[in-house]
Amino acid sequence: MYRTHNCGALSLSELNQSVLLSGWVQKIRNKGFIIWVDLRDRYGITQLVFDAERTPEEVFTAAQALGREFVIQIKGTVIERESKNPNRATGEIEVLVEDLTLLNASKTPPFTIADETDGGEELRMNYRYLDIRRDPVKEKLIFRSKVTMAVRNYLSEAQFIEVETPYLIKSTPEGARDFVVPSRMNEGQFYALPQSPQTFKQLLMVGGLDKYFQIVKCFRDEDLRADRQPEFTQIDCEMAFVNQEDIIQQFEGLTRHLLKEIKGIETGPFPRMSYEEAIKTYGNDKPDIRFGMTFKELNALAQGKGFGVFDSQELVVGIAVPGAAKMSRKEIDGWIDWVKRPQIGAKGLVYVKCNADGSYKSSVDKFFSQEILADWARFCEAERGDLLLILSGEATTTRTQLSALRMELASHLGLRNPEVFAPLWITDFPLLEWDEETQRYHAMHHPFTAPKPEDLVLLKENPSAVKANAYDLVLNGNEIGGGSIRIHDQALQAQLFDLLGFSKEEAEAQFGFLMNAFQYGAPPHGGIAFGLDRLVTILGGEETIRDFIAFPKNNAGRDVMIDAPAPLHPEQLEELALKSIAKPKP
RNA sequence: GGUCUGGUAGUUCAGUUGGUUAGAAUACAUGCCUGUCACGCAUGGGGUCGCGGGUUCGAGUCCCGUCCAGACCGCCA
Repeated sequence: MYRTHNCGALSLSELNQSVLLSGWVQKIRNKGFIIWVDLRDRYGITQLVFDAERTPEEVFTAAQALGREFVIQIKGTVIERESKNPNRATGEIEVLVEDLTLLNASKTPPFTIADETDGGEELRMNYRYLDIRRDPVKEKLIFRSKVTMAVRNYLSEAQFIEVETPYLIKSTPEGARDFVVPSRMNEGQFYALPQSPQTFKQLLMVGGLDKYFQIVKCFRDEDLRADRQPEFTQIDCEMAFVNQEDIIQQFEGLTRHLLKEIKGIETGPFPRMSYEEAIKTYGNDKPDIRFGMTFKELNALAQGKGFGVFDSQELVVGIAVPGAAKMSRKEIDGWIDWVKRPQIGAKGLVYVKCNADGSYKSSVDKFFSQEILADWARFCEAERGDLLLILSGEATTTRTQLSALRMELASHLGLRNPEVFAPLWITDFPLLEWDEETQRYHAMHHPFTAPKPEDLVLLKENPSAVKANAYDLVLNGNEIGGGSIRIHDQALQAQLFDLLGFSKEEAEAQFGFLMNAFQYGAPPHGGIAFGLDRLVTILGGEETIRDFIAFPKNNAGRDVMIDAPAPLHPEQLEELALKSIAKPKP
């Protein structure tokens, strides 16, 4: 037996009991006559005492040789402390050690195992197993476990069946780049890892399972971001005999359950907004509605007044930044530079200070009277003390730029409170998107998304105008879930593949199995998938999903700890019929 | 593919206009210390200034290239 208690368990109620404890040496305070050792495990820290007078001599000597992160087991007696530590759960007691077993020594760790560690990101990723010993990291993994458990409980209660779908599947041309796996038994052929279990969950509906979910790894071979990993986890769900409203209700229920269970927050019905409205009022399809600064289109009020920059542009759009009129010229210049950076790419930024005395000071005073500036302010719902910021240009680009500015300003002004949760549904997405580069339509969601029935007539003449039965769940400016009602009719699915530029043969080769299945009584169905890593990160009030992944990849998609990816041995390459790419390693 | 920021002791960082032997804190080692809990005190060891090239009498510092890390744009149905 290694332990009778864990390191967070003991208190005065165990006084004078003989106990066994095991754990890691967190800290040694050696006063010569007495040695204190903080013993740590997952549950807490307990102070051990080695006393020259009360501890057997050989045990005391052994204690002098301990070091940080040694793994030890001790036998001792719970005693009351002479001086107590109110900052620690076990701070009223300590354990007087009678016997010490060294279970494993440790090299001196390269960074301190403490909440506020001295280790940098890179170092901690190299030694992630040590990083996980730190409370903040450990707590985030426990938090994630709580969230997934709450998801399973809720969906299981709602009669969903968890089914595992295969990881070795077939590469498809649509969507993200696939990770591929060579097949040894089928020379020259490759599996692909799923970007999502999309077609399989639809086939489960054809199979009559009715309600399916899976907490499942998905893989996309694209560049990484703070909120994007090449392998990530989805809460993948599908239901049969449902319309869009049924799905929204079901999964709004799940989200409400999570907010209640995890954060103790009660929420009413989630607001809904059309894709078009989101684009026009927030400049993107995942608006953060915890704060205002909504877009106001100023074309009518600002054009034809002799300011050439505005007159020639498709869109003039502004936001009112609360309380920002007090910004100095230097600060405003800073924001102008910010939007002019290549990543944003704006040509300039017009500002109007709404002064406390009711006057206006702008960068375009030469062109616009106080009355016109007042009209703008009124239209933008700017109060005295607010700052109007206005961009102009091609509509889509300008909205994207202003959206980036709005988010950056909000972060800067502290308006993105991580303890406030503002979910909303975005609906009525366009079914298709015209891609200039490839000169063809792309599915905005995916090629299995059902058009709105009333728009079916438009599918031939004006595909861009067709709306989809698709919906996203947005939380605090992040898309945390997205889904759609699927096509369950073989002929309609064939029509969509045709629109997307698949030949009959390609469609058959890629998705013949699905089209076949649809001919055997496919029920109406639809579903949704949540990005679990992102969801957990937002619920946890953090920014980077890496914090909530036990062993994340770095910026370049590498696991720096195990040093993957790595070259294969020539023999392996040969076995996989990949010999031609085998190169000697320098 | 691109933009930006960074790389100096085990670690986190400082290092002025290019100028003597590259510093601090912490960690580590040794010694001291009769109640510590960020223990304290003393002493000590520890550096390919990411790498390569260039400019210069002289480079941690300036220039070019390159590698690594991070954030972002493109990309992510």
